[in-house]
Amino acid sequence: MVVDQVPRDFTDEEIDRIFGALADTTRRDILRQSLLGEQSVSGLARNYAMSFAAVQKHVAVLERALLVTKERRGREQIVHSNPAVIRRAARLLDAYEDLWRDRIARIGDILSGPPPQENSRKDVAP
Amino acid sequence: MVVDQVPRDFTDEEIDRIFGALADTTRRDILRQSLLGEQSVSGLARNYAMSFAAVQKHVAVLERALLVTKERRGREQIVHSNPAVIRRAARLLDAYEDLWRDRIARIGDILSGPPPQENSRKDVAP
DNA sequence: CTGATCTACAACCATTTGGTTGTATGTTAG
DNA sequence: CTAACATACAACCAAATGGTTGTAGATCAG
Repeated sequence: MVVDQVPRDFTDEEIDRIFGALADTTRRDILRQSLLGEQSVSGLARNYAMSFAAVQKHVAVLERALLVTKERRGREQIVHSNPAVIRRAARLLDAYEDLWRDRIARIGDILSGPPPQENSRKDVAP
Repeated sequence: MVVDQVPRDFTDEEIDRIFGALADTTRRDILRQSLLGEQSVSGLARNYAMSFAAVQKHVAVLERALLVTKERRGREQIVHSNPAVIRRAARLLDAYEDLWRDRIARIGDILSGPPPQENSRKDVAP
């Protein structure tokens, strides 16, 4: 059962953890693997030239960032991706880009002169 | 003049640096500030409860991640944002999400039975 | 039951990170 | 010219990161 997939807005600390988790090539690859299909931690670990414990730690970082969840199945721990969080991170970056776009649009307005439909004079007779 | 805005594909190290730079609340705010309007490093620094040198370091991290550039103007160093890199990071996350979407679409295909237009038998007479 | 497998976690280590202070250098204002 | 300002950079420190090995507990196969 999937609970709490995209609940509230992220806190600054959560965004820190999300981008921090994405700032490592191995972790991005683990995320990619888990998006392509659920796998056990040991199954994932076999793909990388590092110890099982190291991969385990990387999965834990992704988990604290809410990018993946783990579900125990017998003696294995299955890693599920959480694409909703990835999507929200992408939208967050879009929002940053929009800030810039809006600024450029405003500059464009200034350069092309005040639009005639706007009346900002204070001394207009009623 | 703006050069090399969105040249080649990013290397893994560059993507590490981009997400790493975004993984800090102060740096995201500096980025936001510079998207809203160019500012000097010292102008930016006045917004934060830390030393000028600390802010200088944060700007340097954003710069190594290609998210901002600096341009010297007199005795000041003006920080320009590079929205193209932000945009490419967002598209990168979209691509991860697409991996998942494609997988889900394939699972849907399996559940609804093989589509009749696909012929995968090996023993078809010519 | 026994042995192999999967996971968890602790302890340790080297490097990086995020902050500080201090010093030096260039630039502008007056 | 001189003083104030903006920057650069080095040295230092504590904490986090990314890796290792080792130990121990569950669970499954035979």
